[in-house]
Amino acid sequence: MARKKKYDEAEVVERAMNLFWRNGYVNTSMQMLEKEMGINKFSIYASFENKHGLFLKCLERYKTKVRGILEKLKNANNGVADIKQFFYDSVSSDFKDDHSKGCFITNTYNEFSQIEDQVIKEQVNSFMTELKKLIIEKLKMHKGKDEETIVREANYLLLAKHGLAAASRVNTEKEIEDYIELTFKNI
Amino acid sequence: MARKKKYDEAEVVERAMNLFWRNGYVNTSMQMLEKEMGINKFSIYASFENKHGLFLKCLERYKTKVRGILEKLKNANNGVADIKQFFYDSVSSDFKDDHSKGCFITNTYNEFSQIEDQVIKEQVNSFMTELKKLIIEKLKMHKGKDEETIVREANYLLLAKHGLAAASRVNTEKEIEDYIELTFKNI
DNA sequence: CTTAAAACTAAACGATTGTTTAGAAATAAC
DNA sequence: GTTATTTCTAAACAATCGTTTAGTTTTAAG
Repeated sequence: MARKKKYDEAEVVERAMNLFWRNGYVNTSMQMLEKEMGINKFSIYASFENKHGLFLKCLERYKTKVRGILEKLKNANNGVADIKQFFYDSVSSDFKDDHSKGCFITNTYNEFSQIEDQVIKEQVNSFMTELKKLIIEKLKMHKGKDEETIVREANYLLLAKHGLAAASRVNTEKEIEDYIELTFKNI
Repeated sequence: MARKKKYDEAEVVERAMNLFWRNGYVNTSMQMLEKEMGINKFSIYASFENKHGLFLKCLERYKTKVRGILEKLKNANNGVADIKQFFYDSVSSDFKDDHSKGCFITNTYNEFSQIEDQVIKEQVNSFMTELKKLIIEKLKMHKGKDEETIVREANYLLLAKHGLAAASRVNTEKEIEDYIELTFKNI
């Protein structure tokens, strides 16, 4: 009874994600999105309600993109070594298609840290919480560690991951790897 | 021969700095600045040329604000222990007057990392470079370390400082201190 | 072929951005 | 007190922001 869309939603989300990933939320305008996605403003609003809705779809897309790495960590059984491997996987994933965009989740976390936006914060936090849970789980595989040590080390690793992601926007892959090595020397 | 200003420039810069510090550059509008600084837009433009000029003045103000901590590090003579103390000083400085604003320089560094703005980048980088120089200098006080180790450790500490500053916007002071302790465990 | 629903184009929307201007008020030198 | 110079207030500026709307084109069912 009606016309068909001449664009693929998943495809235009992928393009939008790369733009948001590089520039952040406020520094990406609808005009830029129109151009990059290759569709009209109207179509964007028809498919994603508004800029905010589109951004959420992009965050989700990124999360499924890195889902594999998280699953790998989940299924691993070598404790700290697995966490270290997860750090390496994250870095090489973010360095893959394009340099210096960092981690989309960390970028978003930074940009929205002073802004009231419960929906986006939930999206970001759910990822962080899951990662923290997994890290604690892996740390518990080492029998010698008491509860307090584990919590402190998990906290340390999460902050390290944060610094790592921020740094990957400006530092070289080699520098990042040095950083990971030294980070895990302390664990 | 003319009228006198009824505001003190240093005073209104201080107010503007706190606003930029909390919200970042793009999320601070001239309207907000007018209100917070307590003077008219015209006066802002007369004193600081434009928003960008005002922001630079605020960055400079922050740098003189943390100058003391940096000088303390410069004049110290206990190597790694001094760097650690610098980390503690930075945290307690940023936690002092108001919580969860983080480090203004790091915030700016993050916000402008994908934006072409040579002037601001120079301001930020000059601070980073000086810090790196000092860290290397302190690390060299320990005779056993070869050049390569020193460079890697300095790089590690700078990234750690970065993560630390970002984290101080959301984590508690206690968590931050745990992080510092673990960071320096093996240096 | 007609008709109704959805997707397109393109222009316009009001709000807000940073910046400028016109004119009144204040001040110090003469 | 007059005059020249600067600071103030308040309004307006053009540009851009995210969003909406009017009108046309396409499509598939009746």
